[in-house]
Parts: sequence; C-alpha cells; structure tokens
Amino acid sequence: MNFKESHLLILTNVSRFIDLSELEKQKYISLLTEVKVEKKDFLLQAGEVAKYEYFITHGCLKVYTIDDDGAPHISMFAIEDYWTGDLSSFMTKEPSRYYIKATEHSELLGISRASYDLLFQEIPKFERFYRILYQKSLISYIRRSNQGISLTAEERYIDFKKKYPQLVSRITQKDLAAYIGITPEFMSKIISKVNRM
Amino acid sequence: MNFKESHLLILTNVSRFIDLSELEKQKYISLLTEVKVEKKDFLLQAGEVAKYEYFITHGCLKVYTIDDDGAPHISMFAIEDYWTGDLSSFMTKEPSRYYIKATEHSELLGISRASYDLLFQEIPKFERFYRILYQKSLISYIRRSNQGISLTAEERYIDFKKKYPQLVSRITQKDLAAYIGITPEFMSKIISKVNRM
DNA sequence: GAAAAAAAATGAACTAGTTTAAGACTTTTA
DNA sequence: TAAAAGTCTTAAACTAGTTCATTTTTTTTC
Repeated sequence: MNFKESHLLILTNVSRFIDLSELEKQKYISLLTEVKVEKKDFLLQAGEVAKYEYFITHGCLKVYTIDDDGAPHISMFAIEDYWTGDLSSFMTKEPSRYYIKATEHSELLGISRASYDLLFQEIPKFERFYRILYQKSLISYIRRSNQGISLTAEERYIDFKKKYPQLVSRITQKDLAAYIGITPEFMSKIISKVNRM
Repeated sequence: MNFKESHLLILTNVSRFIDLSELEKQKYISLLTEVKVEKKDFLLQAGEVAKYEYFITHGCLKVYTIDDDGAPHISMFAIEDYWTGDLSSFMTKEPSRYYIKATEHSELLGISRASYDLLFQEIPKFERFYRILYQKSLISYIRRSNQGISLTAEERYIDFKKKYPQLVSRITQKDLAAYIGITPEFMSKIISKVNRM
C-alpha cells in the first residue's frame, strides 16, 4: 500500500514508540482528517470546544491565551512532526481558553475525539503510544515550568535559542517575547545585549 | 484476599482509570516496595539516578531544584493519594537535578524501573492507566507554566490558596515562596497585604 | 512598487519583586 | 526547659522588567 507523504510522516512519528501492521496503519490513517490553514488562520479560538488534536505535517503555529489586560501569552510553538491542540478542552469537552493560530501556511492531520476514543478500542497499542508521548511532553513541561520560576528572562532567551535554533528565525521577536513571558520592548533590549556579547 | 490499608489506597487510586481482577491486583501489589521517611529525610538527591516512582499513602514531600545561586525552586508538593518522583531521571537513567524531601513523616509505595517495565508486559492495561495519569498531569503543568508567565506573584498566591486550601496550612511560607517563585520576604508582604483585604 | 500596517529599536519614567539587615516569634533539639 | 536554629516581619536601597511615547525598519497588501 502506498501512503501519501503526510501520512508517511505521521506513521514514522508513531513508529518511534509502537509497531503497526499494514492493516493497523490503514485503519489509523482512515481515522485522520486533513486540514490546511493559511497564515493568520485560527485552528481554535477561546470559547470553542477543541474538536481535534493535531499532528503538523508542514508549517508552524502558536498556541496562546489572552489575559485580562489583553496581553498574549504563548504556551507553545508547534512545527512539523509535532503535536498540538488544547488537550484539556479536547478531553473535558469544555470551552477552551486557548487560541491556535498559524504563523505560516500549515498542513495538519486532525483526530476527532470520537476517533481518538475508537482508536484505543481498535488498536490498544495506541494506549502505549500516547502513554509515552504524554510522558515525554510532561517531562519537558515540568522542566519549563521550573525554568519559568528559576531563570531570568535573559537566561530563558539564551536557553530557547540553544534548544530551538531553527525556530528563532521562523518566529517574530514579539511572539518570542510572549513565549518567554516578557514585553516585546524588553525582548528587543535582551537581544541587542546578547548580540553585543 | 485482604489488602493492607496502604495497598487499598493505591488500588483505589488505580481503579479511577482501569479495572483490575483480583489476580492482577495481587500481581501489581507484589511489584511495589514500601518506604517510610521521617521529616527532613531525602527520597532523592541531585546527582543520584531516580530508582523509583512513588505513590504517597501518608505525609507530604517537596520536589525541588537548587539553582546556581543556591536558591531552592519547588516544582511540586506531593501529599497522600498523589504520585511523585523525577520522571525524567527515572526514564533516562541519567542523574537527577532534583531533591525530594519529606516535610512530614511520610509513607510511600515505590515502583522500581524494572517493575515498571514488567508491569506493562504483565498487565498491559497499565499503559492505559499511565496514559490517563500523564495526560492529566500534563494538562495541569501546561496550565501552571502558562500561569507562571501570565500572572503576578500575588495572583499566583491567591490561585494556589484557592486550589489547595488544605496544603497552605501544612507547608511553611518559605516553601510556598519557593513554589510561587519569589523570595520569602516578598511572600510575607503579599500575605499581609492579602489578609488586610 | 507605493502605501499601509506591523514589527523592531530606543529612551525615560515607573513598578513588581530582590537584597540586605535586623529584630521578634516559633520550632527543634539536647 | 534552655538554647540553638529556623521562620516570619519590616523597612530601606536596589534591579529586572514594564509602560508609554517616538522613530526606524520590515513586511504585507493592493
């Protein structure tokens, strides 16, 4: 069976943790929905229930909240070969507090809540896949929430640059500031300082 | 079969997400190790590999790092009916950067890495248990790391008090400051301000 | 490819949170 | 139960990061 490129990408991602038979691969692919968004399009807006979890086959998106003062706070950037969505709203079916917006033309594979539930019944191995996926995400969020309180903004910027060098050139300074947790003005100061060093 | 109180506690916790047969329950319990620690004892120290993940049947512990300036940063408090450990070190078998210290006399059930791996072979249902457990933890860490950058220290304190009212009276103000991400002096100011309101 | 819109830089005045230091209160330990 | 150690409070001087306002540079749009 020949899979298209985006399907091969997600199958390769899944195969990092579990092995699927040809039949299981086809079954899995059949549960996915293709989604394309243009730059600035929303995949999700606060107030909506998150109907899908997404795997990104191409592009870049930002996941963020808007606080009471209207300031955005980016909780993650998501690029090719990563997963995104609002897991909380997806699971509880309560309205989301997040926006997910494409920062470039992006292509994704979405799985609906019904398909997600069905997946575990049909291919129980996916419990293992998600167990490992969530475990790894959890480890990096624990680290991030710890760094948020123990590092200065400058240290967080240097750390981000070291960890995601490709990303720095793909996102605006303003968005990076909203991720690091500072104002764009202070981000600008940090960058010119760090570059001078 | 009669289980002892601590075993009943962990079985009840596990039964929130999966159903186990009597035989599976016995098998599971056989993989656990009982641990007791006195106040101020360490369950783990930075530099060691985390040999166990723990379920707390009684007591309270703090999980923290010490930064380059010697300042502690608490990443979680763990009490009865919660899980704790350094998942990153436990999985990678690399030395931990965390300390886990009892803030009261505590009793725990530990599972070693070998038993954890065996558990999935013997009772695959545990993939589901951990998938759901990690999913829920992930959701709360995503929320926490977002709040860390979007709320002021005062807002984080008020939020903590609302969310974990029982805990506030069980931990010192100093430890709460190390969790919130501020100095004990500023914590003291916030508390006297909030109490005056 | 010109006009409009958004992002980035810079600087001055401000504020949330830190540092240092000292005294009062509470808990632990011998 | 006294003394030692740790925790909490208060206050003054300080600094990391914000706010607001203006100009320059880059990107988007028609």
